[in-house]
Amino acid sequence: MLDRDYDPKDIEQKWYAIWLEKNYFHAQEHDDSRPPYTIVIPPPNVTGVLHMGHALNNTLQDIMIRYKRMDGFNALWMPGTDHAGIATQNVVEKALAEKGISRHDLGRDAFIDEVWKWREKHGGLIISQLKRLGASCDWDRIRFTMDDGLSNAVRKVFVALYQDGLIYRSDYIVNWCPRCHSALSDLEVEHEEEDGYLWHIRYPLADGSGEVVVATTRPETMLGDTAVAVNPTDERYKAMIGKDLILPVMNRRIPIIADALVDKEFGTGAVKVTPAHDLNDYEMSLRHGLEVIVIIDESGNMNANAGPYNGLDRFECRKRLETDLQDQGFLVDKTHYRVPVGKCYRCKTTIEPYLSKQWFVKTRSLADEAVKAVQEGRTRIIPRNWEKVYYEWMNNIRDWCISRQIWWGHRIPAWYCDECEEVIVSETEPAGCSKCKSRTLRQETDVLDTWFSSGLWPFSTMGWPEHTETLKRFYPTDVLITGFDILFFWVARMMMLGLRFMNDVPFRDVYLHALVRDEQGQKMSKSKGNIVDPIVEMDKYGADAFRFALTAFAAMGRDVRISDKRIQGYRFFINKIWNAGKFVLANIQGFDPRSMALDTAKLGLAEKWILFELNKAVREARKALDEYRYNDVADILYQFTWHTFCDWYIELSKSMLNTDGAQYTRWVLHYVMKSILELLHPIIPFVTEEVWQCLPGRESESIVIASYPKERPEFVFTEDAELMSYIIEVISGVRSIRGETGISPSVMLDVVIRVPESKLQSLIGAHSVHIKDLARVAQVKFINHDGERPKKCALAVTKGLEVYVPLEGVVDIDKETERLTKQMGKVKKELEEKNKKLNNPNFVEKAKREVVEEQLKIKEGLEFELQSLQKAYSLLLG
RNA sequence: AGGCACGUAGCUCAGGGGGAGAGCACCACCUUGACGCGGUGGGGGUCCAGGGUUCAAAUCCCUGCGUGCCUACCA
Repeated sequence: MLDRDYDPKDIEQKWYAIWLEKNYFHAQEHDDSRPPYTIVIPPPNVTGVLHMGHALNNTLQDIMIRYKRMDGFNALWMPGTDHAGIATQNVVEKALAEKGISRHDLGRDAFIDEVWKWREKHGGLIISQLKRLGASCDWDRIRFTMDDGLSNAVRKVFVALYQDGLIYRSDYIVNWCPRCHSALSDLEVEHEEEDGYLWHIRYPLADGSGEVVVATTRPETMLGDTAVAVNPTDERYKAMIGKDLILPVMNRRIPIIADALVDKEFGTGAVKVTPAHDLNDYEMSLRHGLEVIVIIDESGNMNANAGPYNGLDRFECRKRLETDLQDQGFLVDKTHYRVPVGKCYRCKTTIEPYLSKQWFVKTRSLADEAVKAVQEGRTRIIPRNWEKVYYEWMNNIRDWCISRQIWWGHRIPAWYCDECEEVIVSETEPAGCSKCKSRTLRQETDVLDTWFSSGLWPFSTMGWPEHTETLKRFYPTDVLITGFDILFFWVARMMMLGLRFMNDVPFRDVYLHALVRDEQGQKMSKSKGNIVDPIVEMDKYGADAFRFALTAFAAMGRDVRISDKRIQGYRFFINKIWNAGKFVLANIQGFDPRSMALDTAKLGLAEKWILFELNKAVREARKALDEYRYNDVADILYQFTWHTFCDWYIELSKSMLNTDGAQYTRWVLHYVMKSILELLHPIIPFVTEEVWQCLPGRESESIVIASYPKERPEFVFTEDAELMSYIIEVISGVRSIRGETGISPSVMLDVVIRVPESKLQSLIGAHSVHIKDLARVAQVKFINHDGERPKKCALAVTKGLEVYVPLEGVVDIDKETERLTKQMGKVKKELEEKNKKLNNPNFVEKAKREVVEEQLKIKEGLEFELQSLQKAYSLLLG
């Protein structure tokens, strides 16, 4: 029996433990009887703490997995975590720093040991939080990107790409974080605009014949200038091309070169060229054979090449240099300017473009395949508008810098020979140099970008490169559900690597959901202090209410604004389900649905109607689920459960339970309640299980493995549903009169219904018990079309019926006159609009016939309503 | 600089070429035996502005304003 109130906490814990114990989430490799359905989790960082984004993402995945599991699929949800190179290293470094230890004190191996220890202790947090949410992952298969198996896959892929010539090592200007001491990929740089300056600096010609003024936002880089570039067509500078300038302060001779990249319109039209610290300049230096002078070191300090500024921080150097330039008369101007600045996505330090040797993946050919796969529809991106974004990025893709100068991660499987400088790339440590046989080899110290290993996730987690049963059965996955913010980071890379190594797309569908923001639509961040903590919400309202809220918010392609108030609103919904369950259970005591053969002919009208409505809800909910319209699923089921089942059917059933047909009412109460629980289970797994377990006639031991409701052709009671809608309208009409004229609910009323045809009259008459019951009516009388309308009555008009409520002795008739006047005004206005439309020959001629007919019908309805209201009005006064 | 969304009831948002919707909030009434975390009834909107297409536009197109996000090597 169910308790008085629903208390989520214990029930959630209880059921999750049972589900695990019963192994319901486990997918079978060796099951040919059911089709597979696969999702791989976007692996959260091991350092992660569950945030709203995770909560949304995993709720949506859990909905799909639970739905498909119930619907007869061999459902696999592959879980795991990501080692998250820089993020994790930062966290562990910070923890060590509190003890006054730096990673350099420990050395590489000891530090990595520390990270593993950290993971051992704290890495399980996010997993336990996912369990709290109710995630039905196959936990036996949990993977970590640094596991032996996955690390092996990483090395295999690296070597294969290297042998294909798709991985190369090269000098390049990379995004360098002077704080993390590592290169970053283009995607790991966040671009912001800051208030800065544009400096104009005078560079005199070496022959004393004049000068060139250059404009720059980073004056300190001039110390490494090796040229000044102008546009070849620029008349102002044409004569100077090829001449030398004297670089101020450094007193070095640098040439004036011509390059089409220079924009004549910007600044002075002359650009200083610093090949070691700017990507464009570096590329220019390659075109023109310029010298490359590095002046900033990897910590962001000036080095010996910066002459007098050696050892200064880059920003300090800027200040000193400005003073010096001014003193020496080289500074022409300094104006305010909005400067685009790149920041490290982890620590927000300003990025330094930095010349260094890095490893790259040649992406062009891989990207082409990834584009083709989507164009051919082998993978669908949902919502569709992201396809364009995907193509755009893939078509403009640049090579992917995959080396990181940190310690935590997959160490690049390359060795350098000290003797002959040969580079050996191999899955296992080579015994000696393949060229000179030397034994003195040094392994590359760099590790791989985290996304390199997560790019393999859909197949590495299934045991690749082994040809496992899991891979055979579950790859490619059915859908990837993830936030659009990692479309490039992750989805794009999985596409490229999946196609290259599995010869097939990694997923059939990619569903990209929006970001979760706060109530004002702001991105949540610690600094803003607007973080909403999922755990706190679940403590307050329970996991189910929280999940339902997220689902209801997840409209396709729109940001999710979380609101505590609405989570609370759905908490009330959970309670409503609980109470509906209580009602049903109390009224079907001792009833066993299996002991009764259902004869649909014997069902009552209300029973047929609710089964008809249930069919509709099932159909619509399934369709919405199949199309990833989560908010629609939530809405459809909310509406059906609360406003159709609870508000109407349960109320209707109350009187039926005392009649001869009570067995049928019990059967229907049980059946619909059970269906509702099953329909809702993917969204709100806990309450639904708790209530479901109390119902008799379960055909499985848990709702987790019960079958998802299907539409039933024998429940298509179209005519009965139509008749029921008349009755519902009558009840609503009477209630409305009551409410608006202020008739107390305790006063029993009589009603007179004027019906256009006698057949309908007898049909409604046969079920007038519902009207009596729900509208609190003592007597229902009928009059036909010719009959005289009763006097001094309130009137409700609906669906061609006139519902009269005699008012004499019940209420002041002024209120009803007022109400009728208002109602007539409304109807008149609508009718005018309808007439205008229907009197327009263009409309009648050009609009579709169904539309015209429909409009005509509405018009007739309105006319009827108006007439009835007018008559009632006069009868009221007379 | 380009691109993509979005501007609908007080709030949060659905909808999307033919009678303006939901939840919350608001007002009135209700100790009806599942539920006051409830029930019934009700008020409330030039669907951002302007133009165009159409018989018909909140919905499609263009322009503007506003907001948010993404991408980018303009020093």
